[in-house]
Amino acid sequence: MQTLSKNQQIIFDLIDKSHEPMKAYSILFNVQKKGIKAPLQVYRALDKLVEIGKIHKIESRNAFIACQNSSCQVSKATAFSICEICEKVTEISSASLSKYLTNFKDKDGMKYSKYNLEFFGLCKKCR
Amino acid sequence: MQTLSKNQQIIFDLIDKSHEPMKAYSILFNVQKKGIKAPLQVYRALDKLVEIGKIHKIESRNAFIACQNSSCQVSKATAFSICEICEKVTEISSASLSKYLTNFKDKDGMKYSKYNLEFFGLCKKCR
DNA sequence: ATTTAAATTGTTATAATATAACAATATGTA
DNA sequence: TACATATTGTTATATTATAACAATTTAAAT
Repeated sequence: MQTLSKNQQIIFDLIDKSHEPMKAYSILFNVQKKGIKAPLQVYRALDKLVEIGKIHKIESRNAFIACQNSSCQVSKATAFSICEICEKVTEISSASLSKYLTNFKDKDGMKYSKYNLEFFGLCKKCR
Repeated sequence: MQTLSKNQQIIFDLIDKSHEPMKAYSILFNVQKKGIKAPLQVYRALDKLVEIGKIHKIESRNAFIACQNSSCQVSKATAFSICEICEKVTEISSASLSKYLTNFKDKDGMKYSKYNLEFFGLCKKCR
């Protein structure tokens, strides 16, 4: 359990409070009153937070959400569901899914050290 | 089997010949001699080619590769392996993987209409 | 063949996302 | 304390992607 630096903590708190993925420049806008003025300050904190698994990047959306899985120390096996209408994103924590993917070997018998999976569909509300 | 428009064909041919993912502005640079001068012309063709499944976007790399799976009409179930050193990308076509993911239901019993999976690791050469 | 709708193209401008390069300061550890 | 490492601050710039508008081509229906 790593202690976060000042900027990392500010940015993590913001993302963690949000219940939707946040984009970098929206984060920047929101933390300017706390003294974080430049994109690079945001991106550096984001990079670190992703690296230590406190947040995840939703690649198809260029946005970031807090890890919803308390046991997730490092982002090396991530899965999300994304609603194509309301853009709600949920982290999927399914033991069988992660087991299947972690053990997946391709034709050549290659195993992978990391994966990211994004499912798309309509959420309950939007169906 | 849809016929491609002029710009779509030019851009598809380029991507298809390339044996690595291509980025939009690199595509633009390469097709300027064929009269495609503006980013938007490239992005429009890319959008269409993705939509009809002739190419796929590698989300974590903001790059595009030709579909390597002849039966892939529409990009609704895609999986790739990505080498973190040489950046080689291979489309995975595993019947068991696609069956598993296509049938995957989350806790709430929700099924998804689409997914994209990216595996990361080291390819044969780089190991 | 002519009309009409839909798709595609061309063009300029600009928005959104992300990193380079450099200097200073803070933090952890031997 | 000294040293290495991580973090911060700052300006500038690179990269990725879309908005808005007008013209042209293509497909399909009459």
